[in-house]
Amino acid sequence: MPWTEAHKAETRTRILDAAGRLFRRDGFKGVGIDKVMAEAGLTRGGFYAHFASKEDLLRAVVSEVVFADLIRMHERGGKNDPPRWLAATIDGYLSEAHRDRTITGFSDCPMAALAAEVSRAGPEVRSAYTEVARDLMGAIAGRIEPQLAEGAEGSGAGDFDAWERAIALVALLSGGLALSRAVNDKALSAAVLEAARKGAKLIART
Amino acid sequence: MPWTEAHKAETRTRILDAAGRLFRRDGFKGVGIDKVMAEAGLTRGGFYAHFASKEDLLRAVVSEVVFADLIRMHERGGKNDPPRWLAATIDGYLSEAHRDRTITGFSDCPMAALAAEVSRAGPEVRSAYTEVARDLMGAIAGRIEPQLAEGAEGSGAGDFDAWERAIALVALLSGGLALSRAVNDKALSAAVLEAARKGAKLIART
DNA sequence: GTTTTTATATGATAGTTATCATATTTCATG
DNA sequence: CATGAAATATGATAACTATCATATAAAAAC
Repeated sequence: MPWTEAHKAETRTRILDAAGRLFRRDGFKGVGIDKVMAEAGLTRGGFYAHFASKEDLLRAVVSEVVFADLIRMHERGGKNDPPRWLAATIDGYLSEAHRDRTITGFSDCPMAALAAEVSRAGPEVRSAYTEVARDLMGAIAGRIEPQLAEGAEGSGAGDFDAWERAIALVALLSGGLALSRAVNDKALSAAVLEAARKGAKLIART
Repeated sequence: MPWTEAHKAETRTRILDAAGRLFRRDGFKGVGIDKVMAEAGLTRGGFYAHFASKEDLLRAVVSEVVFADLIRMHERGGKNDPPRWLAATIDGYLSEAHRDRTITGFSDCPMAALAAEVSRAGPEVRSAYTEVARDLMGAIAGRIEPQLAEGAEGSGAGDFDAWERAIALVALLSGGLALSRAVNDKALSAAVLEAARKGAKLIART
């Protein structure tokens, strides 16, 4: 058993991180394996010792890199103060820093950057994405629940429970971020972020 | 002046339509010019007589195909009954038929399918996208305005005017559609559409 | 019917891609 | 220190890409 197992795992992680960065910035089809490996400080030779194919790499990125981000987000801040956590998450996610990827500690979310490409990928990738999406929705739903119990008025829009609100929030956050990135006008882009924040807070009842 | 000008215009439109279909389904980087021309019933030879480059084709698709869709959507139904129009648009956009692209008369929206790739494109493409997005937002804002004037209560989320609501709606609609397509679980995908519809109606005050 | 203009087709080029075969390096184990 | 298994590097291949040069064909104008 030459090479320590820890070394291989560390290399794998380095490839994964590099791929995560590049896939989000340039798209899955916009980056080649050579570039991913170069970004990881390696050459293409070793790639297939870690992943079965390029698509398998995407699956792993969605599954592991994104999952790690979610954990971080989940643990950051107020388990005891859900409304604060919700507002901070909304404001952080829909911030100009996140849009411009100049953010630290709050890694760029692939929910927005990779959704379209995931929808064209094979079942393994889509299943990985589905699982991550479900976890994210669950984390948010758990913070909305107490919020919802408080103001017990009928909203008029039919019943709209915590889980549904969480799902709508994920859609609005990712859609707002993607839209703010696609638009070419600084003022409109800022308006998109602001409007999405307001909409998100309305849905989250914050 | 050989060949009638109408013929060239008609060919251009055929290429544009083919590209619109393929770009939305397989992504900009997922389709080659040969395939686009074949879909239009031509070969690659004539392409550069119509467009300066592949990216120029994307710009035209965003600008013209999408714009035509918006016009159709704008004209469909109640200028005199905004709430009905809003609800119908939300329900149609976030329907399973639209998600599965089995829809007729309500062409598949590139807002969702191409946002990420547009954000990586050059300024011409992004400007075209920005213009279309602004038109779409304006069309929606115009239908929210009267809706808003009616129920004049303070919402608690600060002022949230018609334009801001329209922007948030576009973000939620496109994000919800993209998310429902990426997810691999039939039940969750349906739940995404349903939750996004509820959220959209909350924002639209319908 | 000839000419001329231009849309389209065919063929070619240079670059890139994912993937694999083979060579080389690394380092735990004996 | 030698060995051997496994991680990484180098080199190659076949397919694909956008783009262009040249050839063909169509059809309007005279």
